[in-house]
Amino acid sequence: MHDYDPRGYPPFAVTVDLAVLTIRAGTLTVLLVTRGEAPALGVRALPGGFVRSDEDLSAAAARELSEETGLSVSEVHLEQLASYGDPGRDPRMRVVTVAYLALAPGMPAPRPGGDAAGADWVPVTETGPLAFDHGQILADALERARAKLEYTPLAAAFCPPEFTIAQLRGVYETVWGTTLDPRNFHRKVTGTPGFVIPASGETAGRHGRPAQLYRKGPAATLYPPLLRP
Amino acid sequence: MHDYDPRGYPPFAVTVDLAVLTIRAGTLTVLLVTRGEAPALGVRALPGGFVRSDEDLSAAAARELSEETGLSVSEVHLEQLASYGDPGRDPRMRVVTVAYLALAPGMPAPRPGGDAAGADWVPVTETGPLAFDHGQILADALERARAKLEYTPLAAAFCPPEFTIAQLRGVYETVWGTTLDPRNFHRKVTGTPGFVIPASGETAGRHGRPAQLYRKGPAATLYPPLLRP
DNA sequence: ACAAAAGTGTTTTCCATACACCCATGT
DNA sequence: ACATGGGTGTATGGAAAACACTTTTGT
Repeated sequence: MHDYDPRGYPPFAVTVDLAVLTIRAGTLTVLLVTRGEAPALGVRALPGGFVRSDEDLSAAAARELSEETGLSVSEVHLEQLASYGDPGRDPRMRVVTVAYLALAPGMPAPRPGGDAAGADWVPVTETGPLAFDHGQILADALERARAKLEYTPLAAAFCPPEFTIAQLRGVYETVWGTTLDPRNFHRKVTGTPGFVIPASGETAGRHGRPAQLYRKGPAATLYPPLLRP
Repeated sequence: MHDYDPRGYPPFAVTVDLAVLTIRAGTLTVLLVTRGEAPALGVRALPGGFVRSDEDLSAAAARELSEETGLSVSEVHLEQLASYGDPGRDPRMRVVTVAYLALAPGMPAPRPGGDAAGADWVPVTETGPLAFDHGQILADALERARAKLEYTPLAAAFCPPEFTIAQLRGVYETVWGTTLDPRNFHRKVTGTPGFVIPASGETAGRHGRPAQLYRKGPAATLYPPLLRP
């Protein structure tokens, strides 16, 4: 039947789960919490929680993100990833979760902040088994992030508002686990109209020649795409 | 809070909605039902229905697809699109819907089949306003389908098991609303390993020279992609 | 014979790759 | 002076766009 019947529908719990990725010390890391109760007590899981009865899915994701990291959506790229609703994914009840992917700039504070005790940044290669189906959600999130770097300016979401081309290149190299030719990357990125725009500002040399600072440009896609080698 | 509390969570109804696309007489069409009850009585909507308490989301989508069209998942490409959960999207209650995109080959039978009365194939340019947020869902489905033609062998999902290169090109031209160079398209498609494989079979000429028949190949992606002109 | 559609060959142009080279700063 | 990293110029190869041309059928 295609019509909604207001009576007698099966009740579900709906949650949002967040795969929050950031780069810390040249490593791609994900925000994980350690569960304080059964099931999977002591096992790590993605942060998340129930959708409230009066809020949109994206609002719930933004609220959870703020609670867990103290970051607002203006500072973080947040997009819906996919939904997961296997009947057995939570042994206690029927839960459908809407997973979101969040990309945050590397933060100077070493702690994830927020009110969630036991939250921590973990390299994506060292998470170990996760609770529920969160391992699958994280795998999907990583693949989404890696794929979108190819044809969108998403890498800038991992950088502070002003960044150098080398920093941006470092994002690609960290997320993809490859190396890229600095010269060609520079030309590709600066040569695509609207991808990055030069910041009025200066440079920030540490060892070699100072580098020009850039901001994220208005372009929504990168065409032709930048390929994973 | 990130932990699930088995007690006191807000109850939701969870539905699946289907954007079933096919090509009929050179026109991209979508399967729509006419609502037989309030709200939006008499307004067209995407087919869909409640997820049962013991089935996975993808199973619910496959079941609804079968009920509405008589097609099985082995004949149709079915993938999750996105979830929509605005608190006001259904005026009666809180409903979160998981939308699926289905691509079906053009079917000889002019009726959509199945047990849903009032279901019909409608050109995507002539749907008029749809119930709830189904207009947005359809727009997202179209964009997804158009984008995935570029870098996946998805166009074959609109074709019967054996097809000619010209038929496949017609899919691209219909979905994108453009024209493509037949010669270059032919070389691109046949020159990409695993994209299409020649069918043992013959040809099926109607007016001009008979064409070679092909089947969908094992390749999952098309690289480099085929670009929308 | 002619039209119509399938399929091939050729040229041009663009872009990614690779890498030589110059620039600007810290030590 | 020299090391280190930022940025530019240039040659090469491969693929896409454009289009002339041959092949094979129906009328």
